[in-house]
Amino acid sequence: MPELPEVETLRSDLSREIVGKKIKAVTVDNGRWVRRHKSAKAFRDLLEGQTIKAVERVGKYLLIPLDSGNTLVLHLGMSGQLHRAKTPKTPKIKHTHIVFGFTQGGELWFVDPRTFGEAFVSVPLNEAGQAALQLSDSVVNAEARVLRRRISELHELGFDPVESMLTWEQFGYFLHHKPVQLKAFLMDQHTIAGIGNVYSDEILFAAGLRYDRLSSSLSTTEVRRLYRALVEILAEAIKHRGSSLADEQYRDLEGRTGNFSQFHEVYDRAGLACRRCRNTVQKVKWKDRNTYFCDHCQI
DNA sequence: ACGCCCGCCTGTAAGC
DNA sequence: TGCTTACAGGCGGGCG
Repeated sequence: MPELPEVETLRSDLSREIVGKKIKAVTVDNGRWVRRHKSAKAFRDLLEGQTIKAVERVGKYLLIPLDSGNTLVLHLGMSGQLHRAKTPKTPKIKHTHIVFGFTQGGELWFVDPRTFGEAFVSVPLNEAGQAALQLSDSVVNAEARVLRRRISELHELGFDPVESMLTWEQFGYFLHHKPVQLKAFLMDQHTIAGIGNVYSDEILFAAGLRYDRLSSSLSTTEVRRLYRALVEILAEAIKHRGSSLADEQYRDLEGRTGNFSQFHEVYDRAGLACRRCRNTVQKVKWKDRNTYFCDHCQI
């Protein structure tokens, strides 16, 4: 559920909070959260004593570069949360799986009830390893390529639409080179990284396009409208600190909810009047996923 | 080789 | 009222 805007909100808050801090101790309650490592100890050993240099983001992933040249990577899955605790005495909330303690004081908790989140430390590949990675897509911009090299585990991730600027011609190329339904196009992390079920519906409403329109069928005007809607919706959502849905799973570092849900035009508004045309907002199952749209405004 | 869909999980809420 | 069942979601991997 945390999609790009929610992860970006966490990134900017975290950046203020932990850059320059040194990791003193890490506790992991269960190997599941660090499943890419041989053991929880292997994960801990790569972190303890390290100083945090920055907090970055690509798509729904948080990247935390360390002194060692390695990068701590966090993914929140669908119910993952990060919490800031002032002292180790703060009572742990349920489903706290990883605790990062800092030399300067304070803790960062990784909390995740539905367990789809994970953490791992990425170690840069040597020359041979990089050569073995196939970085064939010539259209992918320079920034995306640098990331793919630095975090080899994420080499299949597409470009980040907030961090990277794309011309609408490049965007049009992605849309046209393979015909897929627009919602699948937006949610496919291999092309554009960071958009999930909520924002794909909101972007498509803003663009006036149906979820099942084929990407290859878009006119030049529609390509521009979709790209513009994508950039604008994500920017608006970041401005309002993301969306917390009905279950309020998404919380920021201090436990506060996001404010963007009140601006949703279609997501979770089935049966209500479209704010633009007053027709009823529809809800359908699409590839086992809830999809909301306005039959009248989206073509 | 590629695309679709299941399974991983738990909290919440609808339904009998 | 209380128990059961369905559902929400991202993503990796398995199957067709």
